[in-house]
Amino acid sequence: MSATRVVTRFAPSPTGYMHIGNLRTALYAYLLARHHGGTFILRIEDTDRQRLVADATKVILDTLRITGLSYDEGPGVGGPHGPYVQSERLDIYRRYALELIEKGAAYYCFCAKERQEEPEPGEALGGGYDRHCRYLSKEEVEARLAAGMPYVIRQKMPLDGTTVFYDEVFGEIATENKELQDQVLLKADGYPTYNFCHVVDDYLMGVTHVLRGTEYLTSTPKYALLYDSFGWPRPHYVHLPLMMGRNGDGSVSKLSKRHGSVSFADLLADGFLPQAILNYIALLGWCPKDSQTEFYSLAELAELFTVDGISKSPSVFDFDKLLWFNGEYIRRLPFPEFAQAIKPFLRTPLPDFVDLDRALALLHGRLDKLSLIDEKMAFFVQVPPYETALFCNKKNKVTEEQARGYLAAALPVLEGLTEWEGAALYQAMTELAARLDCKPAALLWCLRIAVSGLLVTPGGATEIMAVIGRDESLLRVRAALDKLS
RNA sequence: GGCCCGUUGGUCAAGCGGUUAAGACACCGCCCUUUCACGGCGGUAACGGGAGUUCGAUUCUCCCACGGGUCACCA
Repeated sequence: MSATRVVTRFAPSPTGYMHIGNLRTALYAYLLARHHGGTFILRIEDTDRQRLVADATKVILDTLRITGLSYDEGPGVGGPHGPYVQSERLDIYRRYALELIEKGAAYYCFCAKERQEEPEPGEALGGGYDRHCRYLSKEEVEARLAAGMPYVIRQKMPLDGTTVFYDEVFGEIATENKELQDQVLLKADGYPTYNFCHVVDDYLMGVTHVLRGTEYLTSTPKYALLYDSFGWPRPHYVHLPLMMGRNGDGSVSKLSKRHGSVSFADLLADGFLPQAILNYIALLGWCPKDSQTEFYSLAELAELFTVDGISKSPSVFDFDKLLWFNGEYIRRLPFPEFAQAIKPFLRTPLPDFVDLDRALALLHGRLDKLSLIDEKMAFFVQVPPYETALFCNKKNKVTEEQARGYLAAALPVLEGLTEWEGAALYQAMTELAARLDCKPAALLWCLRIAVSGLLVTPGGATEIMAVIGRDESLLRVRAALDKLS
C-alpha cells in the first residue's frame, strides 16, 4: 500500500477514565497503522505524578482489549523499544535534555515556579516566563548547580524568524518564533514534561505518524524545533478535529467530563455495544470515499481508512445517532450473542411462567440500548395497573362493551386449546374472530391489552401469550374481564 | 486579549470551478402489520456576510462576522 513504513502510537495518560475522544484517537492511530500494514504502539504517559490515578492504566488496557484495538508494542506485549511506560524511562529523558543543553538548545533555569504562573481566568496573559536564566553565565549556572539549587531545564526558542511545519490534515502552518515560550522540558521533580518526552519517545520508538487532537496544533512548532535541534527527522503530523459536547447553555466545547457520560466505560454500562461505539466515533471527523456509514469489522474499516478522509472542523457528539447505531448492532447480533450480552442487564428476577428465550427473541429487534431490557420486560413479570379505556380503539372501533364480549368469547376457546404456541394461538383467534364476525385485529387488540396492560408492546397478543404461558395468560384474561365488568 | 484553526440542512457529512448540492441520524407523511418497533417508499431542511479572480464560484484569494482551540514544572 505504501512504500514507507508506518508506525503510529496511542499515548494516553493514566489520569482517569478513557474518554471517547481519546478512544477515537486510538482508533485512528490503529486504523492508519493497519491500513498500511505498519506498527501500532501503546505508550503510557505517566509523568504527571499529581494526576496519576491508581487503576487508570488497567482501564486503558481493558478498553483496547474490549474494542479489539490490538497493539504490536507496549506494556504487556513488550517490543524492541521498551520500556513503554514513561516513568520507567527517566534516565533517557535526562540524558537527552543534557544533550540539548550541550547543543545550546536548552538551559538550566533556577527561577521559582511563581515566576511564571498560570494566568488568572479571564486575565490576559502577561507574557509568560521572562527568560531570566537563559542569560546566566556558565559560571553562575555551575555555582548554582554546585550549591544544589533546584532547577528545571527549558527549551531555548529562537527569538525571531518563523517555524513552519506541515500537517497532513491542515496543511502548512507557520508560527512566529517570538510567540513561542521557553517551555519546561524537565521538571524540578526530575520528571520530563509531555512537551519533551513524547518527542524523545516518538523518535526512539520510530513513530512515523503522530496522531492527536488539534489542541496540540499550536504547540507543535515547539516540538518540530526539538526534532530540529536534535537533528532528527520530523514525523508526519496528523492533527484530528476535536470532538465537541454540548454544554448546558447550548454552546459547545471540547468533549470532557462535564458533558456527562462520555467515557467508554460509562457507555458500556449504559448498554452500548463496543462495535457500535467504534462505528459511530469512526465517522465523527472522518468519512470514507464512498460515504459508507456501517462497517462490519475493524479490518474493513482499516482497509478504507485514509488520512485525506479526515475533516478539519470539530464535530458535535450526537447521542441520538449513537443510539441508532447501537440499535443496528444489537439487531445484527446473532441471537445467542444477544442473549449473552443482555445477561448483565437483566436485573429483575423473572417468574417461572416467563419463557426467557422467547421474551428475549421478541425484544431483540426492539432495543436501542441493552440497559432498557428490564423496563421493556416489566409487563411480562406483572401487568401494570391500567384503565379499561385502553381497550377502546378508534381504528378498529372497539368499545369497552365489545372488549368484554370478545374476551368472554376468547376465554373458553383459550381454555380449550391443547397446544399453547404462537401459531396455534393465532389461528384459534382468527377463527374465533370469523365466528364473531369481527376483524381479527379488533379481537387481538383486546387480548393484547388484557395480557399486557399496555398500549404499546413488543410483539402481538399471541406472541405475548406464548411467552407467559397458558396459566398466566388465562389469569390475565380473567382479570381483564373482571375489570371490565 | 495575542496567536492558531475552522464555517455546507438541527447533528454527522459528500463535494475538491459548471451538480436537480449526495448520503446518514433526527423530524414528518404513507405503506407493511396482531399495537409498537423493524423494514419499504416519499417529504421538510444547507453552502455565515462582503469584496475580488473567472465566461462561470459551495469550491480559489482577501476582509469581516461567528465558532472553537491554545497561551502550565497538565497532557
